Amino acid sequence: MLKLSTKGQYGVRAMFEIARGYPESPVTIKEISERQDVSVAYLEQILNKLRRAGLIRSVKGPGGGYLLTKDPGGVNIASILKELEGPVAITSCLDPEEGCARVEGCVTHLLWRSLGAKIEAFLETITLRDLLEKEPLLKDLDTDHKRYRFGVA
Amino acid sequence: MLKLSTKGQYGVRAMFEIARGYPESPVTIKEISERQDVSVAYLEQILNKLRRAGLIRSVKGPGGGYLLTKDPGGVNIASILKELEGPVAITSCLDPEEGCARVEGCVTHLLWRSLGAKIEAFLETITLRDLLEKEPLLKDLDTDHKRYRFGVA
DNA sequence: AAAATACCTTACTAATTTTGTCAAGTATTA
DNA sequence: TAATACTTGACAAAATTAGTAAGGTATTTT
Ligand code: FES
Ligand code: FES
Repeated sequence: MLKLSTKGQYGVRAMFEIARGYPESPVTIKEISERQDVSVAYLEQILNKLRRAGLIRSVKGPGGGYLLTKDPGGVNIASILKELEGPVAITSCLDPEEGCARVEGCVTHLLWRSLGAKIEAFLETITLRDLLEKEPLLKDLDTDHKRYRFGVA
Repeated sequence: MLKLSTKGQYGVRAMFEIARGYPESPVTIKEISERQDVSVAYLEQILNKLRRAGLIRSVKGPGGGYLLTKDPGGVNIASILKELEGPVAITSCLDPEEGCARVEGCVTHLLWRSLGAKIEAFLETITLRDLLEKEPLLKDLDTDHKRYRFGVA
Protein backbone atom coordinates (compact mmCIF):
# COMPACT_ATOMS: atom_id res chain seq x y z
CA MET A 1 0.00 0.00 0.00
CA LEU A 2 1.10 3.55 -0.77
CA LYS A 3 3.97 2.59 -3.02
CA LEU A 4 6.36 4.99 -4.60
CA SER A 5 7.12 4.32 -8.27
CA THR A 6 10.63 3.40 -9.35
CA LYS A 7 10.85 6.74 -11.08
CA GLY A 8 10.59 8.52 -7.77
CA GLN A 9 12.95 6.17 -6.02
CA TYR A 10 15.58 6.28 -8.75
CA GLY A 11 15.17 10.03 -8.94
CA VAL A 12 16.08 10.51 -5.32
CA ARG A 13 19.00 8.16 -5.58
CA ALA A 14 20.22 9.95 -8.71
CA MET A 15 19.92 13.29 -6.97
CA PHE A 16 22.01 11.90 -4.16
CA GLU A 17 24.78 11.01 -6.58
CA ILE A 18 24.62 14.42 -8.20
CA ALA A 19 24.73 16.05 -4.79
CA ARG A 20 28.00 14.31 -4.11
CA GLY A 21 29.55 16.36 -6.92
CA TYR A 22 28.31 19.67 -5.57
CA PRO A 23 29.35 22.37 -6.18
CA GLU A 24 31.93 21.83 -8.90
CA SER A 25 32.10 18.30 -10.25
CA PRO A 26 29.48 17.39 -12.85
CA VAL A 27 28.30 13.82 -12.50
CA THR A 28 27.60 11.88 -15.68
CA ILE A 29 24.58 9.73 -16.31
CA LYS A 30 26.87 6.80 -16.79
CA GLU A 31 28.34 7.22 -13.33
CA ILE A 32 24.91 7.41 -11.76
CA SER A 33 23.85 4.38 -13.74
CA GLU A 34 26.75 2.32 -12.49
CA ARG A 35 26.57 3.41 -8.87
CA GLN A 36 22.84 3.11 -8.52
CA ASP A 37 22.25 0.28 -10.92
CA VAL A 38 19.69 1.98 -13.14
CA SER A 39 19.82 2.00 -16.96
CA VAL A 40 21.21 5.05 -18.73
CA ALA A 41 18.12 5.38 -20.93
CA TYR A 42 15.76 5.44 -17.99
CA LEU A 43 17.90 7.93 -16.11
CA GLU A 44 17.86 10.23 -19.13
CA GLN A 45 14.09 10.44 -18.84
CA ILE A 46 14.20 11.09 -15.13
CA LEU A 47 16.99 13.65 -15.16
CA ASN A 48 15.34 15.54 -17.98
CA LYS A 49 12.32 16.14 -15.82
CA LEU A 50 14.42 17.25 -12.92
CA ARG A 51 16.42 19.57 -15.12
CA ARG A 52 13.31 21.22 -16.58
CA ALA A 53 12.08 21.68 -13.04
CA GLY A 54 15.26 23.58 -12.28
CA LEU A 55 16.58 21.24 -9.62
CA ILE A 56 19.69 20.39 -11.62
CA ARG A 57 21.51 21.82 -14.61
CA SER A 58 23.53 20.07 -17.25
CA VAL A 59 26.98 20.64 -18.68
CA LYS A 60 27.44 19.25 -22.16
CA GLY A 61 30.45 17.76 -23.80
CA PRO A 62 33.46 15.95 -22.39
CA GLY A 63 33.88 16.57 -18.70
CA GLY A 64 30.21 17.42 -18.53
CA GLY A 65 27.36 15.94 -16.54
CA TYR A 66 24.81 17.15 -14.05
CA LEU A 67 25.10 19.61 -11.19
CA LEU A 68 22.78 20.70 -8.44
CA THR A 69 21.50 24.23 -8.88
CA LYS A 70 21.34 24.78 -5.12
CA ASP A 71 23.07 23.68 -1.98
CA PRO A 72 22.14 20.08 -1.02
CA GLY A 73 20.64 21.48 2.18
CA GLY A 74 18.21 23.45 0.05
CA VAL A 75 16.83 20.48 -1.86
CA ASN A 76 14.22 18.49 0.01
CA ILE A 77 12.89 15.08 -0.95
CA ALA A 78 9.35 16.29 -1.48
CA SER A 79 10.45 18.67 -4.20
CA ILE A 80 12.18 15.86 -6.09
CA LEU A 81 9.27 13.48 -5.85
CA LYS A 82 6.72 16.09 -6.85
CA GLU A 83 8.43 16.62 -10.17
CA LEU A 84 8.55 12.92 -10.94
CA GLU A 85 5.25 11.72 -9.54
CA GLY A 86 3.06 14.75 -9.15
CA PRO A 87 1.70 16.11 -5.89
CA VAL A 88 0.94 13.95 -2.88
CA ALA A 89 -2.65 12.89 -3.50
CA ILE A 90 -3.71 9.87 -1.49
CA THR A 91 -7.03 9.81 -3.34
CA SER A 92 -7.93 11.25 -6.71
CA CYS A 93 -10.44 13.40 -4.83
CA LEU A 94 -7.42 15.31 -3.53
CA ASP A 95 -5.75 15.65 -6.89
CA PRO A 96 -5.88 19.27 -8.08
CA GLU A 97 -6.56 18.01 -11.61
CA GLU A 98 -9.38 15.68 -10.74
CA GLY A 99 -11.54 16.64 -7.78
CA CYS A 100 -14.67 14.93 -6.50
CA ALA A 101 -18.33 15.85 -6.27
CA ARG A 102 -18.73 14.10 -2.94
CA VAL A 103 -16.19 16.12 -1.00
CA GLU A 104 -18.73 17.84 1.19
CA GLY A 105 -20.32 15.29 3.43
CA CYS A 106 -17.55 12.75 2.83
CA VAL A 107 -16.27 11.45 6.15
CA THR A 108 -12.97 10.23 4.79
CA HIS A 109 -11.96 13.25 2.77
CA LEU A 110 -10.37 15.13 5.65
CA LEU A 111 -8.64 11.97 6.75
CA TRP A 112 -6.84 11.54 3.45
CA ARG A 113 -6.07 15.19 3.21
CA SER A 114 -4.60 15.16 6.65
CA LEU A 115 -2.48 12.11 5.93
CA GLY A 116 -1.22 13.68 2.71
CA ALA A 117 -0.28 16.86 4.53
CA LYS A 118 1.66 14.90 7.13
CA ILE A 119 3.57 12.97 4.50
CA GLU A 120 4.41 16.10 2.61
CA ALA A 121 5.57 17.90 5.74
CA PHE A 122 7.84 15.02 6.62
CA LEU A 123 9.39 14.79 3.16
CA GLU A 124 9.97 18.52 3.17
CA THR A 125 12.11 18.31 6.28
CA ILE A 126 14.55 15.83 4.75
CA THR A 127 17.15 17.24 2.36
CA LEU A 128 19.94 15.85 0.22
CA ARG A 129 22.35 17.13 2.85
CA ASP A 130 20.79 14.71 5.30
CA LEU A 131 21.45 11.84 2.91
CA LEU A 132 25.03 12.97 2.35
CA GLU A 133 25.66 13.15 6.07
CA LYS A 134 24.11 9.79 6.60
CA GLU A 135 26.31 8.04 4.09
CA PRO A 136 29.43 7.59 6.28
CA LEU A 137 27.24 6.45 9.14
CA LEU A 138 25.89 3.63 7.04
CA LYS A 139 29.22 1.89 7.27
CA ASP A 140 28.66 1.51 11.00
CA LEU A 141 25.87 -0.85 10.10
CA ASP A 142 22.47 -0.95 11.65
CA THR A 143 23.61 -1.28 15.24
CA ASP A 144 23.13 2.22 16.51
CA HIS A 145 19.73 3.44 15.42
CA LYS A 146 19.67 6.46 17.66
CA ARG A 147 22.30 8.18 15.62
CA TYR A 148 20.05 8.37 12.61
CA ARG A 149 17.92 11.44 12.39
CA PHE A 150 15.14 9.52 10.75
CA GLY A 151 15.43 6.12 12.26
CA VAL A 152 12.32 4.18 13.03
CA ALA A 153 12.93 3.89 16.75
CA MET B 1 2.17 10.25 -5.73
CA LEU B 2 1.48 7.70 -2.99
CA LYS B 3 -2.04 6.92 -4.10
CA LEU B 4 -4.41 4.63 -2.33
CA SER B 5 -6.33 2.22 -4.57
CA THR B 6 -10.09 2.47 -4.85
CA LYS B 7 -10.31 -0.82 -3.03
CA GLY B 8 -8.79 0.71 0.06
CA GLN B 9 -10.85 3.86 -0.19
CA TYR B 10 -14.11 2.03 -0.76
CA GLY B 11 -13.24 -0.37 1.98
CA VAL B 12 -12.92 2.37 4.57
CA ARG B 13 -16.13 4.01 3.43
CA ALA B 14 -17.93 0.66 3.55
CA MET B 15 -16.64 0.03 7.05
CA PHE B 16 -17.95 3.41 8.07
CA GLU B 17 -21.44 2.46 6.88
CA ILE B 18 -21.25 -0.86 8.70
CA ALA B 19 -20.08 0.91 11.84
CA ARG B 20 -23.23 3.00 11.77
CA GLY B 21 -25.23 -0.18 12.37
CA TYR B 22 -23.14 -1.26 15.35
CA PRO B 23 -23.90 -3.18 17.48
CA GLU B 24 -27.26 -4.58 16.39
CA SER B 25 -28.34 -3.56 12.91
CA PRO B 26 -26.80 -5.49 10.04
CA VAL B 27 -26.11 -3.31 7.03
CA THR B 28 -26.69 -4.80 3.58
CA ILE B 29 -24.36 -4.51 0.65
CA LYS B 30 -27.10 -2.78 -1.24
CA GLU B 31 -27.38 -0.06 1.36
CA ILE B 32 -23.66 0.51 1.32
CA SER B 33 -23.72 0.54 -2.44
CA GLU B 34 -26.37 3.22 -2.56
CA ARG B 35 -24.96 5.42 0.18
CA GLN B 36 -21.37 5.26 -0.98
CA ASP B 37 -21.97 4.93 -4.69
CA VAL B 38 -19.97 1.77 -5.27
CA SER B 39 -21.23 -1.26 -7.24
CA VAL B 40 -22.62 -4.23 -5.35
CA ALA B 41 -20.34 -6.66 -7.16
CA TYR B 42 -17.22 -4.74 -6.27
CA LEU B 43 -18.29 -4.39 -2.66
CA GLU B 44 -18.80 -8.12 -2.42
CA GLN B 45 -15.16 -8.62 -3.24
CA ILE B 46 -14.04 -6.05 -0.71
CA LEU B 47 -16.30 -7.14 2.13
CA ASN B 48 -15.30 -10.75 1.65
CA LYS B 49 -11.72 -9.89 2.38
CA LEU B 50 -12.64 -7.89 5.42
CA ARG B 51 -14.84 -10.67 6.70
CA ARG B 52 -12.11 -13.29 6.30
CA ALA B 53 -9.82 -10.96 8.19
CA GLY B 54 -12.30 -10.96 11.04
CA LEU B 55 -13.09 -7.28 10.97
CA ILE B 56 -16.75 -7.86 10.16
CA ARG B 57 -19.15 -10.78 10.25
CA SER B 58 -22.11 -11.51 8.05
CA VAL B 59 -25.71 -12.44 8.78
CA LYS B 60 -27.41 -14.31 5.96
CA GLY B 61 -30.98 -14.25 4.82
CA PRO B 62 -33.66 -11.57 5.00
CA GLY B 63 -32.82 -8.91 7.54
CA GLY B 64 -29.19 -9.89 7.25
CA GLY B 65 -26.14 -7.90 6.28
CA TYR B 66 -22.80 -7.05 7.82
CA LEU B 67 -21.84 -6.20 11.38
CA LEU B 68 -18.67 -5.01 13.02
CA THR B 69 -17.06 -7.67 15.21
CA LYS B 70 -15.68 -5.03 17.59
CA ASP B 71 -16.53 -1.62 18.88
CA PRO B 72 -15.91 1.12 16.26
CA GLY B 73 -13.34 2.58 18.62
CA GLY B 74 -11.36 -0.65 18.32
CA VAL B 75 -11.09 -0.65 14.55
CA ASN B 76 -8.36 1.58 13.18
CA ILE B 77 -7.93 2.62 9.58
CA ALA B 78 -4.55 0.93 9.19
CA SER B 79 -6.06 -2.46 9.98
CA ILE B 80 -8.68 -2.01 7.26
CA LEU B 81 -6.22 -0.88 4.62
CA LYS B 82 -3.73 -3.62 5.43
CA GLU B 83 -6.27 -6.30 4.60
CA LEU B 84 -7.15 -4.71 1.29
CA GLU B 85 -3.80 -3.42 0.08
CA GLY B 86 -1.16 -5.23 2.07
CA PRO B 87 1.31 -3.64 4.44
CA VAL B 88 2.61 -0.12 4.08
CA ALA B 89 5.65 -0.53 1.84
CA ILE B 90 6.78 2.69 0.21
CA THR B 91 9.33 0.75 -1.81
CA SER B 92 9.43 -2.91 -2.75
CA CYS B 93 12.69 -3.08 -0.78
CA LEU B 94 10.52 -2.70 2.31
CA ASP B 95 7.99 -5.31 1.32
CA PRO B 96 8.32 -8.40 3.53
CA GLU B 97 7.72 -10.57 0.45
CA GLU B 98 10.29 -8.94 -1.78
CA GLY B 99 13.34 -7.48 -0.09
CA CYS B 100 16.41 -5.95 -1.73
CA ALA B 101 20.06 -6.87 -1.98
CA ARG B 102 21.17 -3.25 -1.73
CA VAL B 103 19.67 -2.51 1.67
CA GLU B 104 22.99 -2.17 3.40
CA GLY B 105 24.75 0.88 2.09
CA CYS B 106 21.56 2.33 0.59
CA VAL B 107 21.15 5.91 1.72
CA THR B 108 17.44 6.04 1.03
CA HIS B 109 16.35 2.82 2.65
CA LEU B 110 16.01 4.23 6.15
CA LEU B 111 14.22 7.23 4.76
CA TRP B 112 11.46 5.15 3.20
CA ARG B 113 11.24 2.92 6.19
CA SER B 114 10.87 5.88 8.45
CA LEU B 115 8.18 7.42 6.27
CA GLY B 116 6.28 4.16 6.20
CA ALA B 117 6.43 3.87 9.96
CA LYS B 118 5.07 7.38 10.36
CA ILE B 119 2.19 6.73 7.99
CA GLU B 120 1.32 3.52 9.74
CA ALA B 121 1.43 5.13 13.17
CA PHE B 122 -0.89 7.87 12.02
CA LEU B 123 -3.42 5.51 10.47
CA GLU B 124 -3.39 3.41 13.61
CA THR B 125 -4.52 6.34 15.73
CA ILE B 126 -7.65 6.97 13.67
CA THR B 127 -10.61 4.66 14.31
CA LEU B 128 -14.08 4.22 12.89
CA ARG B 129 -15.38 5.93 16.01
CA ASP B 130 -13.54 9.06 14.94
CA LEU B 131 -15.30 8.95 11.60
CA LEU B 132 -18.68 8.41 13.25
CA GLU B 133 -18.11 11.36 15.55
CA LYS B 134 -17.00 13.49 12.71
CA GLU B 135 -20.10 12.91 10.65
CA PRO B 136 -22.41 15.39 12.40
CA LEU B 137 -19.65 17.98 12.36
CA LEU B 138 -19.46 17.78 8.61
CA LYS B 139 -22.78 19.51 8.38
CA ASP B 140 -21.18 22.59 9.91
CA LEU B 141 -19.21 22.81 6.73
CA ASP B 142 -15.55 23.59 6.48
CA THR B 143 -15.61 26.78 8.51
CA ASP B 144 -14.25 25.60 11.82
CA HIS B 145 -11.22 23.47 11.17
CA LYS B 146 -9.97 23.48 14.71
CA ARG B 147 -12.79 21.25 15.80
CA TYR B 148 -11.57 18.40 13.67
CA ARG B 149 -9.16 16.06 15.32
CA PHE B 150 -7.33 15.45 12.09
CA GLY B 151 -7.65 18.73 10.32
CA VAL B 152 -4.77 19.95 8.23
CA ALA B 153 -4.20 23.12 10.20
C1' DA C 1 -42.29 -26.31 0.78
C1' DA C 2 -41.09 -22.55 -1.79
C1' DA C 3 -40.14 -17.89 -2.55
C1' DA C 4 -37.53 -14.08 -1.33
C1' DT C 5 -33.55 -12.10 0.64
C1' DA C 6 -28.83 -11.69 1.07
C1' DC C 7 -24.31 -13.27 1.34
C1' DC C 8 -20.28 -16.28 -1.15
C1' DT C 9 -16.90 -17.56 -4.62
C1' DT C 10 -14.32 -17.86 -8.68
C1' DA C 11 -13.14 -16.46 -13.06
C1' DC C 12 -12.39 -13.19 -16.33
C1' DT C 13 -11.27 -8.76 -18.72
C1' DA C 14 -10.86 -3.91 -20.13
C1' DA C 15 -8.35 0.06 -18.91
C1' DT C 16 -4.64 2.24 -16.90
C1' DT C 17 -0.17 2.83 -15.15
C1' DT C 18 4.40 1.51 -14.71
C1' DT C 19 8.72 0.53 -16.33
C1' DG C 20 11.30 0.76 -19.19
C1' DT C 21 13.79 0.61 -24.47
C1' DC C 22 15.10 2.70 -28.89
C1' DA C 23 16.59 5.81 -32.35
C1' DA C 24 18.06 9.95 -33.87
C1' DG C 25 19.30 14.20 -32.58
C1' DT C 26 22.17 18.63 -30.45
C1' DA C 27 25.96 20.83 -28.02
C1' DT C 28 30.74 21.09 -26.37
C1' DT C 29 35.49 20.11 -25.96
C1' DA C 30 40.08 18.23 -27.09
C1' DT D 1 36.60 16.37 -36.62
C1' DA D 2 36.23 12.90 -33.44
C1' DA D 3 34.76 11.87 -29.01
C1' DT D 4 31.93 12.82 -25.16
C1' DA D 5 27.67 13.71 -23.16
C1' DC D 6 23.22 15.50 -22.84
C1' DT D 7 18.18 15.88 -25.43
C1' DT D 8 13.87 14.45 -27.23
C1' DG D 9 9.97 11.87 -28.58
C1' DA D 10 7.93 7.65 -29.75
C1' DC D 11 6.97 3.21 -28.60
C1' DA D 12 5.87 -1.25 -26.10
C1' DA D 13 5.95 -5.07 -22.78
C1' DA D 14 4.51 -6.03 -18.15
C1' DA D 15 2.06 -5.30 -14.12
C1' DT D 16 -1.64 -3.48 -11.62
C1' DT D 17 -6.13 -1.67 -11.00
C1' DA D 18 -10.82 -1.55 -11.23
C1' DG D 19 -14.06 -3.53 -11.98
C1' DT D 20 -18.05 -7.30 -14.23
C1' DA D 21 -20.35 -11.64 -14.58
C1' DA D 22 -22.34 -15.88 -13.35
C1' DG D 23 -23.65 -19.26 -10.48
C1' DG D 24 -23.86 -20.98 -5.73
C1' DT D 25 -25.10 -21.22 -0.56
C1' DA D 26 -27.60 -20.04 3.66
C1' DT D 27 -31.61 -18.10 6.15
C1' DT D 28 -36.08 -16.35 6.91
C1' DT D 29 -40.86 -15.56 5.85
C1' DT D 30 -45.21 -17.03 4.04
S1 FES E 1 -15.30 10.25 -2.25
FE1 FES E 1 -14.33 12.00 -3.08
S2 FES E 1 -14.12 13.18 -1.30
FE2 FES E 1 -14.77 11.31 -0.44
S1 FES F 1 17.50 0.08 -3.37
FE1 FES F 1 16.63 -1.45 -2.13
S2 FES F 1 17.12 -0.71 -0.20
FE2 FES F 1 17.72 0.97 -1.41
